[in-house]
Amino acid sequence: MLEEALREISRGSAEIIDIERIEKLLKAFFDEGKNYTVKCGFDPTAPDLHLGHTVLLQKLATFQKYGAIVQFLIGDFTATIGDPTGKSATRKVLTKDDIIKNISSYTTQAFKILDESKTEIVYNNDWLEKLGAIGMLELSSTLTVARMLERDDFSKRFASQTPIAVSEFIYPLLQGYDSVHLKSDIEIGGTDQKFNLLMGRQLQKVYDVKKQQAVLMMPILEGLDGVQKMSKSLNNYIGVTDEANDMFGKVLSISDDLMWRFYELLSAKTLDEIAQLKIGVEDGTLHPKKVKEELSMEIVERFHSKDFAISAKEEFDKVHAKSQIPTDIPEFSCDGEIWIAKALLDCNIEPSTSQARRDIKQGAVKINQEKISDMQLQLSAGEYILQVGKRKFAKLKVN
RNA sequence: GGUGAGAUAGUCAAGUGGCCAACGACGGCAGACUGUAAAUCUGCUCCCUAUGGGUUCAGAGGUUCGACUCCUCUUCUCACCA
Repeated sequence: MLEEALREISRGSAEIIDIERIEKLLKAFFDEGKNYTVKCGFDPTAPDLHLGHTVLLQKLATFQKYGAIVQFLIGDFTATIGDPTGKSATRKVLTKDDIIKNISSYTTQAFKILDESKTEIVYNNDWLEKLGAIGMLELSSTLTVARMLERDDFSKRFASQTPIAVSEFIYPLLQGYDSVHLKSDIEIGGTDQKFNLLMGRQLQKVYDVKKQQAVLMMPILEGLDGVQKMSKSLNNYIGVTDEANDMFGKVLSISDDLMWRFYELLSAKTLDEIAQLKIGVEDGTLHPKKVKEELSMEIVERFHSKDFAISAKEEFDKVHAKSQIPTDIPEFSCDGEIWIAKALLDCNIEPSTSQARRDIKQGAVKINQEKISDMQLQLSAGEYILQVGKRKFAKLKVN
């Protein structure tokens, strides 16, 4: 039992520091039903979570299954400084209203995965604001510049003479101080957070918390392209609020290799079950597409519902496998005869008439499933299903 | 504060007076192929009812028959020095 718990907890992790501590905590839970705390910080800058963020949530949920109380830390104070991680530019400052709005959308999304009864939401502004200038000085005296420069990110930037703001030095300290205040037993985060996570250990020692948090780091999830990390700005993400059909299609579009990564980091299936699937695919008894469909269904079901998952799958088969027309397509109408290129533009499936002409020339445009090639085509009264490529559809009623 | 370099399409990045709607790369879109929206190959990638017209190369002026290219000012970025 303990062994299985440890296996599930370390599943997919990039690095664990002080696993002995985790083992002890688990043992205490299994033997005496003792709880412990797992801290995880979230930055309330963007309102929407994507699957990349849920890797951590998933891990927290696993911990909850084995007795953890999650400290869901909202970094409302630290958000105003900006974490230096991987960024050279200073980030824009958020207003209180923005933050409040972001947080509420955050937590509703997070509780689709986390057990609310085992989660404490805490805001670091509550204690960091009270720290004051003296407390801040005290805090910053615990660390030397040399030590700070050990951080990979800083040393690289220092060596290449990229500017480092002094406030950026403060960020890891504050994050570490959060762990002091919360007396966390374990903290989890992405691999890019290593330095900050270790700072928690260090400060807990300095401030005499009597225990040092164990640290578990999760790798950064790749985006749809399978190469770069999933992020909104790269537009390779699957948002947890994406529509069921979209979400299903996006998951299905990842490569077969990436699929296993998603299974490891996102699926609720056990490692044994996943190993079974892998064997099935390797010896040819299981079609990789089937396996991927299963993953897609699981993910859609988690963020929407089982019914949505089933209908998303049916819809996908209908449109892509049998190349039929989707059920829900936007409808438009217009008065009088209309030129085809203009019609495509009005129905929002082409950005300009120039683009529409190019696509007609290429044979990408279909009306009622029939390919057209006449650039000058006028649509007279009637109903038409317009289609560009495989994915863009519109229904147009010409009066 | 001083000095120097730079700002070109979604991004990176060529172009140093007409050959420029602007090389190339990435991204994006489409076609073929496929279990898939993956991989691969091919085409397209400012706008406009188009063998033509219009508006673009940080912004504002100027020189010129003609400017992304030269000059002046402005804004912003970056580097070096203090």
